[in-house]
Amino acid sequence: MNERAEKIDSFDLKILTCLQKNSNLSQRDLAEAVGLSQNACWRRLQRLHSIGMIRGAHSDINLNALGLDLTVFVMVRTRHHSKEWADDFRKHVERLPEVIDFYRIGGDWDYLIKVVTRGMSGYDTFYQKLITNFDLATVTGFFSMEAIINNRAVDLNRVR
Amino acid sequence: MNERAEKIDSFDLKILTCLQKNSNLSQRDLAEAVGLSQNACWRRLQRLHSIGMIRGAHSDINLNALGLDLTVFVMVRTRHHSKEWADDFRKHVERLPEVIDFYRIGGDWDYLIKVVTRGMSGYDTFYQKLITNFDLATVTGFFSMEAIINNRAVDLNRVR
DNA sequence: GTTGAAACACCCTCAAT
DNA sequence: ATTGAGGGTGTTTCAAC
Repeated sequence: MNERAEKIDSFDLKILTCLQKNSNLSQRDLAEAVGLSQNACWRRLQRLHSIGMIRGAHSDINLNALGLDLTVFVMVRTRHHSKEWADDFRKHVERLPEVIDFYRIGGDWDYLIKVVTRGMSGYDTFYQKLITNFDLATVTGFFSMEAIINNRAVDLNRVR
Repeated sequence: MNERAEKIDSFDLKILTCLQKNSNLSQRDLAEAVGLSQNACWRRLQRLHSIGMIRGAHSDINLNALGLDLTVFVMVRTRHHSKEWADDFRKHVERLPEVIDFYRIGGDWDYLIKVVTRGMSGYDTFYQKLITNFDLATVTGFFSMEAIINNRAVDLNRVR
């Protein structure tokens, strides 16, 4: 998993790009999509797994249809900047099931949390839990009106 | 895809939660994980696909190992609020390959864009493209110092 | 890198309960 | 809902090029 960066050529990048878009591709379709024989493609795939370049695969669930219809980006500014406080806060946030993303960021704010809840009441539930026992300087929620792009696959051959 | 909400029981939620974490589970392992026979589990899975509850599956690629090592959350405040301008801006942003997420948000800002680039120079390339031909009131980047949680699977039985 | 073949595992269906 | 069994498909390995 943590070995050095290995040599990745453009065939590998094509494989990775394809699987990012659709991890359910069969070996046959994947090989055809990248322009390799099934055998060669399979060997590359094993290697990409073994060096940790492919970490796993996740189904994309329609959370909206389950009533999880509100996405909020929560910016947090803390009052404390000790290692201990930061560790405690991190554990606290990790325990909240509404949390999808959790980044420590630079600039004006300290943390960015993406949460998905059942409407505004679900968000308030989250908010109350978030501020319980933690002295936060500022908490601001930016409510998603519309997800235009969500978790788009990176075209690795283009961004390189 | 757009049909009415269907009845989803706790077995379905378990299936969805499992596949969110790991879409590569075999039918056998999935059935065992949710506590159903392979047959029953398979039929539910077909149904969940057919009603659009499962939209697809995506491999999780180690972008960092490919040199895509900088994540930035870009907040944008626009100067124009016409439908035409918004449509143009949307098309513009969708064409930028660095964009992973793109939300229209409420509150102080208009848009939140998550971008992944090769270091700061890659971000500057993105920034220059973003502001070309578009008159934006404010653009602020919040740079990720650390991704603590990234695209975590929702425990659907808990959040319900 | 390629093709082709064989062994195996898995998926899907069906029948019976 | 369950088990069990069969046929077909896909994956994985191997040999030869």
